[in-house]
Amino acid sequence: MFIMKKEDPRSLRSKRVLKEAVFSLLAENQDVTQLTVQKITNCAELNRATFYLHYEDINDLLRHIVHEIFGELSMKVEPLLKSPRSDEYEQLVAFLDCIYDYRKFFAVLVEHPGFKMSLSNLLKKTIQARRDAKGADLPPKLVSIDIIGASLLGIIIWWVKDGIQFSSEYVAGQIGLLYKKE
Amino acid sequence: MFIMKKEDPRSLRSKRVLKEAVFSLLAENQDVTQLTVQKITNCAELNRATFYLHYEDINDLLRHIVHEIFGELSMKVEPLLKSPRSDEYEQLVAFLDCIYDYRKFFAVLVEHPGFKMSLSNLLKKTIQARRDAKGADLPPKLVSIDIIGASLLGIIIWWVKDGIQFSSEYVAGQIGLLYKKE
DNA sequence: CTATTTTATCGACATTACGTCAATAAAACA
DNA sequence: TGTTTTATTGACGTAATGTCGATAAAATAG
Repeated sequence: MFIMKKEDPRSLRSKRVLKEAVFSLLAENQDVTQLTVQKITNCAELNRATFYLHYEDINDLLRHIVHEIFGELSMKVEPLLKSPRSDEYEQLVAFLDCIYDYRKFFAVLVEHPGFKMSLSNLLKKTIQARRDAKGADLPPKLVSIDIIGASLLGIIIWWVKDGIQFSSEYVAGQIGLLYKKE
Repeated sequence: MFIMKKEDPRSLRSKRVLKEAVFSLLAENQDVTQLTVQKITNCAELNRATFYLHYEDINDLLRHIVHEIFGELSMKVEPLLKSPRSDEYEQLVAFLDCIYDYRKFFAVLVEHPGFKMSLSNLLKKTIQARRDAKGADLPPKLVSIDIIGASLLGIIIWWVKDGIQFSSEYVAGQIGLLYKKE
């Protein structure tokens, strides 16, 4: 059994309102670099000193937010890979749909150190899982996971930042056109 | 005729040493965000107030640096496209070699707003020029320049940041494996 | 060479954000 | 109910910012 030391509800609430404040400010400002502890605690209606009871600095808070978002995202992505229908295009569209749900946060959080790594890791994990599922049905000359991951990362960052008017289907179609079949 | 108002040599020197100071500091710190006006002017052996005679703020200075680097880079890339030998692999290797020359600055400047746009523009211009050169010899279904540009941008950023141990030839080879032929 | 203009230097100022602290108040828990 | 934990408040020193005026030094024009 795991013993969960239940956290003080005030502590949980403070952390929650601080995160909500960041989301709220990012929705207004559209710029991570303009965040200050003062703005965040004002928006959260907490004292500035309270911030430091829960987070080291703004980057620490952003790290936690990014970590939670990718936790959710991973949970959504995982069942896609185990899905019986293995149509690559449909899998890709479903994957992109998950990202689309977070596009607003992604477009601003992408500037935060650690975000790209998290997304890159998720992408590489996903690609590897797909390769594992295909087993021996793979061509001999494989492109490095790093390269495919970096390429997809670039396309997704472009999508959420500058091309959000395009649908998941369009992007998936373009990726299909661009890459050789594995 | 263009009349070039010749700038005061002291002004030119100040701007030069400020830029050199940035390069010097980036080579040590490896982090754009840690730069301060004080550090830059200390390193340049200028007064802090002098900085503000030439640049609005640190981002303004970085913008000028990025602009100059991409000016040089464009000059190097252009003749590659007009080269008689049109082997795609060799063209790509030559292009990547140009980038490799700047890898240290790229790895840190990549975090600066405006850098990615400059690199993306160069990539897209280059891809378009290659398509123009091929003329009617292109397949009907073309991938959007934005998508290819974003993909290449992702790969190059990964390369200069995390994969600089790989050669231009390796990366060009991987890109050849990854993409369908145009 | 001299006079004028331009630039750099120096010290100072107000402002903002940071990170920390101690004393007190309020909430949660046992 | 009493103890522990957390939040509030106000304050402190630090660092970096952007600006200013007076002075010194360099460059340019006559």
